[in-house]
Amino acid sequence: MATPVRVRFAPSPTGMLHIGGLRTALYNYLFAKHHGGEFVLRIEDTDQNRYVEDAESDITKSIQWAGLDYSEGPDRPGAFGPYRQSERSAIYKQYADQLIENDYAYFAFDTTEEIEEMRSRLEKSGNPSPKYDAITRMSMKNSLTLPKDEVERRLASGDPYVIRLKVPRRETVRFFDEIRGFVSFETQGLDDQVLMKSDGLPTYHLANVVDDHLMEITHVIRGEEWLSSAPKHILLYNYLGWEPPKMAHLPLIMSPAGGKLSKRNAESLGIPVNVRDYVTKQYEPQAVVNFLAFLGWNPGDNREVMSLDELVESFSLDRVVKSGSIFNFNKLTWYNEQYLRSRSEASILEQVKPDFEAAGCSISSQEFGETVIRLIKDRASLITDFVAEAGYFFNAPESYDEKTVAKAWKADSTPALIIEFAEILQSSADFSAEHLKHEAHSFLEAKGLGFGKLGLPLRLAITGKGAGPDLFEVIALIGKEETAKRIQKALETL
RNA sequence: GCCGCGUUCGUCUAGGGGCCUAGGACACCGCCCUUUCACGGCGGCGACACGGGUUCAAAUCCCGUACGCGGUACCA
Repeated sequence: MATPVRVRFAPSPTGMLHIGGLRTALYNYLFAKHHGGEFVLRIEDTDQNRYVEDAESDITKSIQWAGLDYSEGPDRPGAFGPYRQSERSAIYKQYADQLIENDYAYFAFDTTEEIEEMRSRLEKSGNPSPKYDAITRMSMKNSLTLPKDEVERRLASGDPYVIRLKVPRRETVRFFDEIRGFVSFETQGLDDQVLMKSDGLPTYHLANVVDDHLMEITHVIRGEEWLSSAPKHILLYNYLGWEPPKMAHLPLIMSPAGGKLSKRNAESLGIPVNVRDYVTKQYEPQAVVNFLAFLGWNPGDNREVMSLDELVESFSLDRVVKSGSIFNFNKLTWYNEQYLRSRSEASILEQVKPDFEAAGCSISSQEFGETVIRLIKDRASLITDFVAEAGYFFNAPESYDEKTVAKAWKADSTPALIIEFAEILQSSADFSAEHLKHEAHSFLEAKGLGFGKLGLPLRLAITGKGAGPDLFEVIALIGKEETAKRIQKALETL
């Protein structure tokens, strides 16, 4: 039997979850579920300085909002916990020591200033990218250059130190990326990565390798920004005597302005970068998921709208594209409309009720409410559009759209026409939309007038607007009495 | 600078030597439906970055150039 697939989403709690992070989580989830495996959440909080208090709960809430259930995580204990790196410190130390023992890593005592000094010295002498590496390490203060007894003395006296990876001078590191194929790096270009920081915590590089191994992660699916450090991780797996997991580096999501989708780069274009914003704006989670899935992947046929289950069913890494994709906000909107339209009136009504009440639109009956939803549905992009548009179903218009007034309300002819039709409405025993529509047509036919002569000003009187759902549906819904009142009001105002 | 990755309509993408006069979706435009605005239907506009090869044949393979993105921290 093949090894069960285990993947992880390993965000750092340095802020609200980024929309690109959600896509990474999604691809991990889809891959895991497709293979009947486990999706694990691991919090990579090894950087004390960048730690943000509410970030972790935002991350868990956001991925749950999207419907991506993880079976193990900080709030869902499993066999491989703890799932916060800050709670695993002791583990990393052990492996760092093992590396040192085997001469794959060493202690370094250089201060930040000393490293800076080395860099600027080398830069001056013509080295464009000075690194702490196989060459420079020999002129720095570390356990490779200092006498053994001094190293021991410094360690014993509590001198601050870091542990660095001893990257070989010239070696080729080659690995297979599930999305890009073979990728190779020369170790010359790598620096002696810090593995343990002076605060005693590991860096991402050590921690993710140790945890992925210990947590039996089979596939590392992460953003392309990690591709460059992947060779260091491969080296680490080798030095620790472990088999590296399969790797897949996802193309990045970019801003229409170019560059990565950062707050600065995208929000001025109206594209929120935090998942939280989409939650707040009440996007349909499924729409966001569907959109994100298609940003860098497609099923290979012409399907566009797919449920999470369908995505799971169709997902595979070999259909993930290699190039970065620009966030197409219009398409997200379109997806949201698709999902909105597929929802029942009752479910939308339930969600939107509190906002209606808050806006002074009290829903007299379930039927009334659902009809309002039905009439607005095809015109809504976001669920918040319902409240924004529904005012006239509940209250007489406070004002009348000026353009439409200028265009359709002719002082010499309109009022008389409206008054005449209003009488027909009032005497109509059948107040259904269908019947009213019929009445209007025969009324106009008798007069030899086009519908616009009556329809537009009447709409204006009833809704205050120049466009909207079927006028007779609106009139039938608000009722005979209210219709009469609004016509009267319009006649007095306009 | 160096290292790595990438490059098909404005955008998301299909395409893995002949099926491509390059397909779909969003956006845009037009027509139809229609009392308006939408929805929906139909149609249009619109792309293989450039230059060399390889081949009977290249969007598809190879090389180079350009451009874009990422990395180059005691950040992830």
